[in-house]
Amino acid sequence: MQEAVHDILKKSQLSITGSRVKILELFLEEQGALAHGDIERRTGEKFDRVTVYRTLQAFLNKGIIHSIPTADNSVRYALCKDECGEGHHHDDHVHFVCEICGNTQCLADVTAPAVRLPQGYTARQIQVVVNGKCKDCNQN
Amino acid sequence: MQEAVHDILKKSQLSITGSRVKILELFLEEQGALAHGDIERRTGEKFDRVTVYRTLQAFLNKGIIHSIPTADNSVRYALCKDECGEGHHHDDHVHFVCEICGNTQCLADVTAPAVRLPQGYTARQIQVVVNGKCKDCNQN
DNA sequence: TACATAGATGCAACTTTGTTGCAAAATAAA
DNA sequence: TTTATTTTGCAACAAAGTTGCATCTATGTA
Repeated sequence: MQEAVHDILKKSQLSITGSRVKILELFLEEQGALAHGDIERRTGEKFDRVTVYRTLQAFLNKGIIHSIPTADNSVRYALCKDECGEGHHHDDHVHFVCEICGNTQCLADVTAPAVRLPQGYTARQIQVVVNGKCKDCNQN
Repeated sequence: MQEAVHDILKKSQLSITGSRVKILELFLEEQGALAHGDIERRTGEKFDRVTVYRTLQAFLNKGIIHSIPTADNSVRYALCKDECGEGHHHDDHVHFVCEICGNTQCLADVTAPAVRLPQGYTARQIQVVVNGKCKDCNQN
C-alpha cells in the first residue's frame, strides 16, 4: 500500500507529503468516490481545510483522480484508471449513485454507450450517472 | 407566454407570485439550463436571494424543473418535459455542456442509451452529460 | 368587493464551502 | 548538510446556501 502510494506520487512528480499520502491512501482503501467532506472527516481534521482542497486540486491536475458529476451540489472524486494522466482523461466509465446508502461507485467494467448527437454538435467526453439501488442495498 | 406561465403554476398548485412568474418566464425564454447565479443576474436582483432559492426548490418539488449533474460544482436547472410531475421525473434526455460558450442544453430528442449494469444493481434513472462543442461554437 | 387565512417574501443572522496571500515548515536535490 | 523549491497552515475573505421570524400577498369564501 505504502509502496503503491509512493509510486503514484513519484510518477506524477508530486513530492511525498503527509497529506498527499494519507488522502491517496483513503482513495485506495475506498472503493467508491469521496467528497471533500468525507476526506476531511476521515483524516480526522488532521490537515487544514485548505491543504485538502489543494491536494485534491493537485491530484486532479495530475490525472490521479477525476471528479464525478452529481445532480445535487456535492462534488465527488474517484481514482482514475491507469491510462489517465496529466491532460488526458479516460473516465468514460459509468458512475453509479446508490439512492439508499448514498455511496458513489465507478463501474469500471461498464463503458459509456455511444450517443448520437444532433448535427453540428461534437462530443469530447461523455459522462453517465446512474441512480438506483446498489448490490449491497438490493440484498437487504 | 403569460398564459403558459400561469397554466404551469396553476397545474402545480403554486400560487401566482411575482418571483415565480418572472423566474418561470426566464426558463421558458431560455433554451438552455440556468444556474442560480444566472437567475439572480437576469432578474436584476429584484428578488431576495432567499426567494430565488425557495422558488427553485418549489419548482423542483413540483417537477417543473430538474437539476442537471455537472462535474464542476455548479448546479443548473432546466425545464422538465410535460410528462414530469411531482414525484415522478422523466428527464432521461441527454444534457450537453459546451466547453466554449459554457451553455448547457437539454437535447430533448436524444434519449439516454440503455446501460448494462453488473449483477445486483438496479437503475432508476440514467443521466448522461456530454461535454463538447455546440452547434453555434462549431460554426465560428 | 371585502375579509380571513394559508402561504410567500424579505430581512438578518448564520453555516458551509471554496479561495488567496503570505510567512513558516517540510521536501527534494546538490 | 546545506540550499532552493514546494507545501503547509493561518488569517482573512468571498461565495453559496440555510433558518427563523415578522410582514406582506394571493386566494377562496362570504
